[in-house]
Amino acid sequence: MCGVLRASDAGKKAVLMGWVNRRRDHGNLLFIDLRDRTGVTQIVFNTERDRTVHEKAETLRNEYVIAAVGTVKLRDANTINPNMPTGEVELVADELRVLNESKLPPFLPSDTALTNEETRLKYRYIDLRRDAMQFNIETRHKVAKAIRDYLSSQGFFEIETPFMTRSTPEGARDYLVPSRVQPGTFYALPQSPQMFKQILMISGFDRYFQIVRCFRDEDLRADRQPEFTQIDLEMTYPQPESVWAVVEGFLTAAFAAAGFEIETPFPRMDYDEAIRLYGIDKPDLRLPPFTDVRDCLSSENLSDLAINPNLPVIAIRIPKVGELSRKERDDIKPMFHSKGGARVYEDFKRIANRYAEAAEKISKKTNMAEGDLIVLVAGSAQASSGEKETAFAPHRKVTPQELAIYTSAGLLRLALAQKYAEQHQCFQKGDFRFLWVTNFPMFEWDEGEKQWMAAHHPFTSPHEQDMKLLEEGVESLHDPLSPLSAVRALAYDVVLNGTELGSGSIRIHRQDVQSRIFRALGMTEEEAKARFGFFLEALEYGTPPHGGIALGLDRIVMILAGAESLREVIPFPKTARAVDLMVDAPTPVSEKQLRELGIVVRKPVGQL
RNA sequence: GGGGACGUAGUUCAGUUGGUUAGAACGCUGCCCUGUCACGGCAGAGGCCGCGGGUUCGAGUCCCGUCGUCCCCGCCA
Repeated sequence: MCGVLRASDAGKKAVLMGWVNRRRDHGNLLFIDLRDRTGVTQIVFNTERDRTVHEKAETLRNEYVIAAVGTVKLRDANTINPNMPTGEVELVADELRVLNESKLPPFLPSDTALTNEETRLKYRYIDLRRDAMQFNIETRHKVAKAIRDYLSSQGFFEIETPFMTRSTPEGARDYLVPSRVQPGTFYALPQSPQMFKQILMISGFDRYFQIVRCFRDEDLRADRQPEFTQIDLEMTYPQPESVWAVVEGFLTAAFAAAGFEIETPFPRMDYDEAIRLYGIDKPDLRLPPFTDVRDCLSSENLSDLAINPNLPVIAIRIPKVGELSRKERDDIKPMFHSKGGARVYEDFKRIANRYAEAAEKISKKTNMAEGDLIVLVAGSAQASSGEKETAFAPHRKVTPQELAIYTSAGLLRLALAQKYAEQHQCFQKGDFRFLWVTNFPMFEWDEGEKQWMAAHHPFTSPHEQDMKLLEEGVESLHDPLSPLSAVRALAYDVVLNGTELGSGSIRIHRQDVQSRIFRALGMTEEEAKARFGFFLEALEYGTPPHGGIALGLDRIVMILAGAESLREVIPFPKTARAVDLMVDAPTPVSEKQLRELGIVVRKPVGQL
């Protein structure tokens, strides 16, 4: 193939097939760079050698598909190209066959400037010919294979579960598939094979995995596609630690397959600690954590700055940003999205001028060095009255008011980190900071619904020690002070450089506990039966303790490939409006198809 | 659902305060060239300035709407 010939092949006959990557015409001497998946080799056509073949070669254009037969020749010392692996040799052509011509493509795979994404996606087959895309897709293959091999070696079976399954309208929206045989009914594409894999544990398969497509009908992001691939696994009789060991094992194999060595075991951090130190449940450990500098400010300072003294005062430190201009400092403000009365103090210099003593303490406590950027985030004194926050959720370590401050600061920290990535140099390729985030809360307060909701999913087992709180809380679903707030889940996330790679838990294996959770979530027994009856029934037939996890394959490959978007590692992705620009999907369907399915499409309002 | 950025030649971009015939590079076409490798030289073709409306003597430029792509918030059990 085009990338394999070396000096040791000199003198051999060879046939190369591929695409014309570049043509350099010197009159009687013509060079063609021929490209395939493996690389590029230079082919030489010379009138001295064969006039007719050279003549034919002159008709070649970019992206023509050709076969060239010739002799591998060692290049003269002065014509060696050290920039390419095949640069010591070239193929001297004796024969040329044009296997196919090509229209002039809208862009060339060999172009140095990257074409806009719309055009790339429309002509994805051309885009995928580019080196970078070939590399990404190859990495994806290698990673998936390494994971399959590793899990197989650990006694896991890869077992398929249905794509056409039952809608369980909770959490993300389902993609629906209408049934023709049973008009008016719908299958749903799985958001995850969650219940199937648990039933496989009940079925005696002990260790299951699947590299499986999942579907969620929600708005897209750079790291979120409506269909995505998960490394899904489940095992019986696990401690969280045994699941983590499996994950660390296959990630080590996967990263090795991509040429990176990683350290295990990964560090672990409580959810509460993650919030307090990073303001987010998926901390990026490559940058310094927050410092609470409340005690560095005197009570006069606090009231002077209109800061709520009962809430943390967060110092965000971004290293090595250097002196900021007035304009750059002003630009920080719009990057701040305030939650729950949080305020930003972006001008640390001004604080230093006015409160020298406090600033001294702050820079000491944050380990501030020359050129580091310090931004403060604190609660606004006016915004909260103070009584509510002390009364709220006595069990919880982090109150909602504190959470608002931490979260606002966490978002700002990330925005600043991204903006000043050039300066702080903390985002270097190959720096992988993994983390297990553990002890998530079992329930989250939904302000809209005024009730507690499952934070992970309703099959997650609560902590053994928190069962009592759960029992006490069952009847106080709508009370923000419910003991439910303090129930911890046996759930864990694996995080890499601020990206959530995967999420898992030890599951509930007892039917009575499962029913109690459904009840705690406000589901009546009938509702639970109607939705999950088959599952509750299965739980009653000797269900072993079990647990597992699912990791996003796309995200892993994205990070390994150093890509900014999932679209770079998915061969045929969707745009932000969930459209496939190449095949132009989705589309309306014919009246006949709809009739067969018993479906009437209502025109959107204002479009008749 | 909300906020922001962008849309000019096949591609990447420039286009001044609203003022003559909208430019460059790469790519493309033709000719020349025997050691290039992002080859080089000469000549040439190529534009609904996303689309629709408005302001104006005059709009790529200002205003309104609309479509598309990207990013973020909400959402993602």
